[in-house]
Amino acid sequence: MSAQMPEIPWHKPRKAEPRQPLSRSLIVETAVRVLDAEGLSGVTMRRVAQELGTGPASLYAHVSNKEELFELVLERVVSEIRLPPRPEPERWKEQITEVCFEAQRVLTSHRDVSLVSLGSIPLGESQLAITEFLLDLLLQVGLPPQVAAWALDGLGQLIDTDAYEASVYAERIARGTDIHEYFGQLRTFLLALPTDRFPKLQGMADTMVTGDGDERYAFKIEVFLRGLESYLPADARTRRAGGADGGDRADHVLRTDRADRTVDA
Amino acid sequence: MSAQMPEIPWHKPRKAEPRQPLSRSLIVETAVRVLDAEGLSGVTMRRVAQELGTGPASLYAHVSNKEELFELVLERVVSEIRLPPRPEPERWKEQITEVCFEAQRVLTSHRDVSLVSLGSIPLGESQLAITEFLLDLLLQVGLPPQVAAWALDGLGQLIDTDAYEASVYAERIARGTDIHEYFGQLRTFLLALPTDRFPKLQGMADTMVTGDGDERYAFKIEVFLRGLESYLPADARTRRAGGADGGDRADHVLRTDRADRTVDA
DNA sequence: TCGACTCGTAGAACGGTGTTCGTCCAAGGA
DNA sequence: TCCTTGGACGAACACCGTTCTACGAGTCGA
Repeated sequence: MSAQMPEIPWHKPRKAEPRQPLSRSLIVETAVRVLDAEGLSGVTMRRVAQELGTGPASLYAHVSNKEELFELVLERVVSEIRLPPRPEPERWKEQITEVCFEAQRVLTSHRDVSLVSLGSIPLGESQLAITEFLLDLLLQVGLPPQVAAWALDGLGQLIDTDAYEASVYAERIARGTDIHEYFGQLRTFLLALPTDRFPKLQGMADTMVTGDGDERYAFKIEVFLRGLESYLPADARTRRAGGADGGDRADHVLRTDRADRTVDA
Repeated sequence: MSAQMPEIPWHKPRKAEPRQPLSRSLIVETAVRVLDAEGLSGVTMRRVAQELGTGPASLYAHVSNKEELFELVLERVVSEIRLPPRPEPERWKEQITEVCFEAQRVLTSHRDVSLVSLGSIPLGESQLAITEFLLDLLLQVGLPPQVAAWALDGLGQLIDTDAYEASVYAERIARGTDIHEYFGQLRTFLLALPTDRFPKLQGMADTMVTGDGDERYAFKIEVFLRGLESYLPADARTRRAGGADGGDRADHVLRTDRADRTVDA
């Protein structure tokens, strides 16, 4: 590539910038930029077109729909998710947890893009790669194929839903709502409930508002994985004693819970 | 109440019908009617107002937002969910499964209303009643309070997400897409994947598309409940042998899976 | 070299959306 | 009786996704 020649001064082009031509990927890239800046609801055909210095009609030559554009944006985002080099069945629960948190990290770093994936079957290349990885791992662990297949459904839902929920909270925080104050209000609300109709909810107000998003996410993953574990054929269940594998983010629950136990008496 | 007097013929009111006055509940009721007829995206302020024979501005005296209207609609819908008369801890898993299916039945009977509940904390009266019931049940079973509290989160997400997913499929069917053909295409797509990059997915195409929404839903619930079960303190674990309790919709998995096992070799 | 023909580019417009403003009017309290 | 108040509502604002249509530049065959 040679150095760029300067423009001949008096030969000014009709349009100020001889913009690079539109293309699917350029449009998607721009849409992601808008997404990051203004959230999913800010990604409109007009807004993206404006960012490209043109009108909304121009986009329709490369993208048939806003829906299709969203799918492309989702796929672009999902492609940022990094998978472990290979499945390690001997620590499958930790590895799945890692993938879930990596997915959430990437998804929530692009505002509420997870809303797109909630209703759609993940058929993009990167999405399939993640599915393939998890499926491979689950099969190597020894889960029955039908269990593994259906488990993917559940894991996908878990990831998407939690990412979306997290993004809703993030949005709230970004709009100025202090998260502590918010949970405080929630706690006050629960405490103010009529005791006769909502005894447990009222009594457990503190327990209900305990734990941030990550803790709750880790807990849900752990519950799901323990449930999956119960589908392992007897000969595939290795004998690592249950609580000894460290690094479990939600394990402290079993240690702290006895303290709260009183509210329930 | 006396009989209605006839209108004086020449004293015709300016407006043809002396409509009953607007009110929050009338607006919500109308919105639900529109929802059932045209789906959530059909519920617009203009459409609801038109149904009431007025303009959109009139609604804002009773409802501050479209968002608030949606919340009210959701609460109205959720109030249709019928709970069992009382928690029965000795069959807690069956009872929770029943509640989940009842919730899904009601939610999906109102199109894609579940989309509303995905991002919002359930603070409506009926929603709280369900939460209270489940919380009570989980505590009676003997789950640690913190586990029970967080489990509610997971169950709520499971219900909402699956209801939304089911409604997306229902919408597709209503728009003419044959569901068998759709799954057939999905299977073909999976079979056409490059073997080197997606060996498991391609090999398990049939297993992946096995099972309708209800089966998969039942499976996910069962997995979650088995996971919860593992948090039971030893003294709360009753000794009913694991597989003997009938009526479990997803149990056949453990019997059929061996057949599909071959694809995985 | 020239003409025809394609195809990406866009301006304008259509029919929608949520929400606000200002006006009007009827019911209720003083 | 007057005055206040609050609901009703037409009009308008600023958007939205999408389509129609004209235009213009590039390419390809003759």
